[in-house]
Amino acid sequence: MNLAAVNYYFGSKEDLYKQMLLRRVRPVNEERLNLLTQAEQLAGDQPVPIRSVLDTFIRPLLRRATDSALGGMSFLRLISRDLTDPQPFMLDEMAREFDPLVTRYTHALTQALPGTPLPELFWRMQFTIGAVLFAAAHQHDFERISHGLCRGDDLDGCIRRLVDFCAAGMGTPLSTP
Amino acid sequence: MNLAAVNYYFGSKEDLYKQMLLRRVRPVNEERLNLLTQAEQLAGDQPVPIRSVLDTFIRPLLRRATDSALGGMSFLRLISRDLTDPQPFMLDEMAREFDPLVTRYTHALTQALPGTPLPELFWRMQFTIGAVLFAAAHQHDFERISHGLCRGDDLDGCIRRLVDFCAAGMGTPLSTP
DNA sequence: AACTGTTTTAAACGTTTGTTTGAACCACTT
DNA sequence: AAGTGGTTCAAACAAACGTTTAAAACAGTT
Repeated sequence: MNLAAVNYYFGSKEDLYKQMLLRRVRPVNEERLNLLTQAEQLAGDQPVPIRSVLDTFIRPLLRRATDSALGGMSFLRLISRDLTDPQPFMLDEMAREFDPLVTRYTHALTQALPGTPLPELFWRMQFTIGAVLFAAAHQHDFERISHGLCRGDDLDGCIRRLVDFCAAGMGTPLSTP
Repeated sequence: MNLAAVNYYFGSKEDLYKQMLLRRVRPVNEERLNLLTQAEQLAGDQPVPIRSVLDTFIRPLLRRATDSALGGMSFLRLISRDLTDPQPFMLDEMAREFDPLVTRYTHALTQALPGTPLPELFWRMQFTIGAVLFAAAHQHDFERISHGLCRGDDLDGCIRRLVDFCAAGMGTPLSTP
């Protein structure tokens, strides 16, 4: 295709990249917040179980792996990379985009795991994000990485295992330093 | 500095990159295997506790953050990025470099967590690596990310928390799909 | 001091990359 | 049918990049 059209529409390559990535990320985060809202309604006045909280966070991203209309694996690899090692010009916009998530999930996590200090929840959520992004980026060639031991196309299995793993990590009692 | 010298020494930019990264990574993995060997000797005929296994894996990488002679944060960001979204020409060499780790840690993990199926251990180790790499890449600006809630320079705290988190995740009982 | 092989340097080369330009094109109005 | 605003296209542009070259500088040997 013609590259001049890109500049006509987006002004610059950076802007194209920014808009493309945000267009992909926004629906993920909307879906997350919707699922979280649903889970909260389902739980009534009880806290949402930690596994459910994590599921609302993980599923909307991971399910993109098999949906090429929503970007498929290229999107997962790209967003993983951009959050792991962000391009300077993306920092602000990404922070803005993820800000609502921080608020909502902070609330949900403090409810689900009462007694855990807030900084500890932040640390652990950081680890969760890392595990999720890495799994997302390698969803497809995990079969190769594991020398054929693990199936690379088992999306539901991957999500379930991620939820198990992160829920256990989030909920583990504080260790004495 | 003069760019021609780079080509004189390394032949190409790709080769420079490859050699530079391997030069940094090799000592990390050596250190990991040494620490693992030590831990195994300390444990005698008992399995090495899972927390110790993870510590030998995590510490050698994370401690680079504060050691600029070993690459410091630039190295952590780079290796995180390259393992999250690898450049095609690095795949083979990296696989070769990490192969001994796979063998040794597979053994240590099956000993530490008897009864857990091998594929499950692979999945969980994948999540662990993700959590570690993401934490490594953001070691420094975590203070900003957490809006000042978490200290960004608390290396030992970070390692301890990572070990806690991943040990809990690795050890969690299998859930029924 | 001349000779050897290696390393460094500045300059040049050919690509690639991101962007701009001006003409052609299209859909739509008057 | 001419005119208008917006869109596409090929071509040109400048800057950046990776590499090569040939000459200069250097260290060590004879």
